[in-house]
Amino acid sequence: MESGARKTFLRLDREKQRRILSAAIDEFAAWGFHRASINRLVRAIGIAKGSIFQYFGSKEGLFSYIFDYAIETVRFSLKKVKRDTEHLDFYSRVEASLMEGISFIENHPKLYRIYLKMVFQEDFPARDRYLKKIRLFSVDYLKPLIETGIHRGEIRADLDPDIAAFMLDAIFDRFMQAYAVPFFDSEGTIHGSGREEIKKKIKQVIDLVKRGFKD
Amino acid sequence: MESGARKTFLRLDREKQRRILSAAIDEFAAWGFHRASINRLVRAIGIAKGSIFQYFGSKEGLFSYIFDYAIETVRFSLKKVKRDTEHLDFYSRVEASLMEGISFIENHPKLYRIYLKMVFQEDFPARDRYLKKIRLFSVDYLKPLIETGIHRGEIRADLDPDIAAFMLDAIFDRFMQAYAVPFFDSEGTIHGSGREEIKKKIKQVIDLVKRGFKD
Amino acid sequence: MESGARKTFLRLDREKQRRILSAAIDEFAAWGFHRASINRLVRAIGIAKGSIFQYFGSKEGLFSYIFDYAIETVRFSLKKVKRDTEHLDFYSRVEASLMEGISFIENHPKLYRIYLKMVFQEDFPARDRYLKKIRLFSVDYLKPLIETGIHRGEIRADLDPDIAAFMLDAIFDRFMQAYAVPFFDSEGTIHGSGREEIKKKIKQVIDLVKRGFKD
Amino acid sequence: MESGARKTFLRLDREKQRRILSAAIDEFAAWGFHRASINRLVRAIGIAKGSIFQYFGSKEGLFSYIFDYAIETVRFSLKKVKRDTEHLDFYSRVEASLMEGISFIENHPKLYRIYLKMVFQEDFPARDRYLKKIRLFSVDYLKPLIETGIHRGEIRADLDPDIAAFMLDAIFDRFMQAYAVPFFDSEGTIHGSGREEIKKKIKQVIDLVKRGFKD
DNA sequence: GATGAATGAGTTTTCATTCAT
DNA sequence: TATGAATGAAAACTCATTCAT
Repeated sequence: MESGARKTFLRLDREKQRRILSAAIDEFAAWGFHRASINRLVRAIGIAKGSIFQYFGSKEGLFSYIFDYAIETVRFSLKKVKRDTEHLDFYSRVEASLMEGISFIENHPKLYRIYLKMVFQEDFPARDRYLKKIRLFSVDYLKPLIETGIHRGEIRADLDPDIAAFMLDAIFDRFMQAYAVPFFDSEGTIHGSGREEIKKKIKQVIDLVKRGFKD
Repeated sequence: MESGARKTFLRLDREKQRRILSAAIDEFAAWGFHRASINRLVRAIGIAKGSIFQYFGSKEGLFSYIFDYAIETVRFSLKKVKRDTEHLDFYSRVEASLMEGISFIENHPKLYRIYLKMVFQEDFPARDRYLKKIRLFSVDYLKPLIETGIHRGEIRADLDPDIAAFMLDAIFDRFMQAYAVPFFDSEGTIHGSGREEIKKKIKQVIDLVKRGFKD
Repeated sequence: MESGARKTFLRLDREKQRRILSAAIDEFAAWGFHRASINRLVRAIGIAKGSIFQYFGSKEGLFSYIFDYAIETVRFSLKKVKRDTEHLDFYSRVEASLMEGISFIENHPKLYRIYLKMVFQEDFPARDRYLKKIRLFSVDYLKPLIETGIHRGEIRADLDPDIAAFMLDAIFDRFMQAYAVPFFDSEGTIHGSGREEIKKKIKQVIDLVKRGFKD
Repeated sequence: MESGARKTFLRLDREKQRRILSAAIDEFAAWGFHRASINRLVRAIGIAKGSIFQYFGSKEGLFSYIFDYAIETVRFSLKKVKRDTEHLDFYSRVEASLMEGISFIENHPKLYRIYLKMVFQEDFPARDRYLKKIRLFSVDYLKPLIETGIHRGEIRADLDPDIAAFMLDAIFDRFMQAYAVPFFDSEGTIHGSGREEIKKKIKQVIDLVKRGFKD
């Protein structure tokens, strides 16, 4: 009862659903969970306060719905990269994944903000449940990539896949944070240090990684 | 006066100052800035609510004072490591610095929590000012370390010190987060995955770094 | 139309009517009038919220219907006792009536709860109207009983029937309350102090009454 | 923390305390616990909403304070009657106690209303705790009275004191309810059937009791 | 005849800050 | 210098009723 959307919401016409979700994402991205205000939200959408509670049961129900939506979006875009780069070598695939991560932040800066706040606000309701949904990344995504690389002879065979995954995960995370965090302005939009610049930096770091990973 | 402590606070006897700071650190670490409650704080300390405002001017003034104190504590412990390891080679110094970072989290988990929340809660008052105080790390600390390494011939001369610093910074940050974040329990204490384990992981990652950095 | 059921309700098939009434009794018994929730009620029944308003016009209309039903049920069971005990002496008839009251609480605990809440919540809508329906008890039921008793010589002729009725009414009411009130648990069911015990007590009290009433 | 008054309230000047209590009694008497509104209350008193919570912690804390005050008032006035009537015979003492009960309702109609609502609203928070405070009546008050009566030879020795207490308690309660309940008008004041009338009725009923209790 | 989405005033409680004592 | 009473806007959530479909 507490999380996810109810039939009442799903029965609304597409456009209204979109308006509500968009405004809710804005609100959570701007304020985090606790300081987000349902009052402000419904004022922005132009509906009655009671409606939100009819749609989602509670503030947390609304958040939960948004969060699941964000996870699904990430998962989907990464799956696509994996599929589309199957013919490339390991290091190119890592580079492409990193670029996709950057693109995701550019296309969905607010969703990424919501994610970051979630990770670092430990008093979040049901935070553990949400975190578990995310932790699949290095396990489900990176490790298979690395193992394929070893199998193809692109990575030296004596490298521990777990350590490799840890290091790549660290670099991934940091690149995304470095790209996103210091550049949020008060409006929440990103005005980063430029796509070209970050691309160059990624190439250089991957080159370092290559030296470490190869025979 | 919005930030820092006033004379009225500095004139208190040491013990009372310490009690106030300790309770404030607890409160901010547990709740973050916005959800921290002055009511709860003064109840815990056992002083009048008005006193806090006389000592620090505002909630933000109190936070500012705490934060400066945290920065100073980090800076101090890292300076010590730098000094104590001057005779070692670059890779050992990096390893020692990483271990020192881990130790800091163990000794001051609440300060690290405050730092993390600060970094990822963008609606923080005067957040930019605080962030600038922190970004000195890779510049002031890591770059000189790397340049000395190059100069001593422990790092290949053609490696861009900025890229090297970025990568090390990423690994530093991630190690600390990996050590701290998933292990905060509801009480805010850390029960990490064991010092020995993390030490082994650090060694393995530094080995990877070495391969990338050396000739 | 503020009270009573509309044709739309009476046209429903018996089983559906029964399901609605039963759920409504549960709701009012558990929460009283004001705190009873139509939302909760329709969820429990599994019909649309609008239907209740089509059937009964308003929350009060529904309550009114339930209350009339309760009164009718009591009246019916007491009439039966009166008829069935016509051949017994006055004191046995009083005892039988008391036992019937106890039985009523056992068989219809929720209706009795609704009655009690009604009597002691003065801000009830149309409360006066409902109370008048109830006050008939001592007048319509007890007084004829007493007068028959006097006429048959079972009660001394100089006893004022009104005073006698008042006292019996007090004892009736108190027995029922004593039986019901302290034993409502949080689920609303009754787990009284045992039928045998109460029966013994009734006999003893009637014995006291007899001493007062007889020559 | 949840119940009773805090220092902040007790430190207020007598007149303000009195104004607040009086308004709160009005509110609870008129609406019962759940429907009583803190909004309405503070508007009536003319203080800020926050103040009530500073004084009593919560709505229940306020109620609890009022309720304890009511109990204390009853206990005090009954103790006085017991003391003042020590030289009279049992039946006169019962009569005096009854009259005192009636007087209490006349002097504190709102407190009696609060009591009645409390008894018959089972979903009350901490209701059991409150009820226990009250149940002392027949045990602590009536039984000693009866035992003294037996000892003095005013009551036949073979009468079970518990049954006698039960019956008297029933009559007490009913007299008070009969006096109070049907005569609450919408303003909550009592316009009963007249002191003289009730006095006469009391005498008549006590006469009946006497016949039952004496040898 | 039945439905259930929309409403918005209502609820209790928390909070940082002010300021008279 | 220290106190702590007063404030009132803000929070999340509930509810009976209406009415277009």
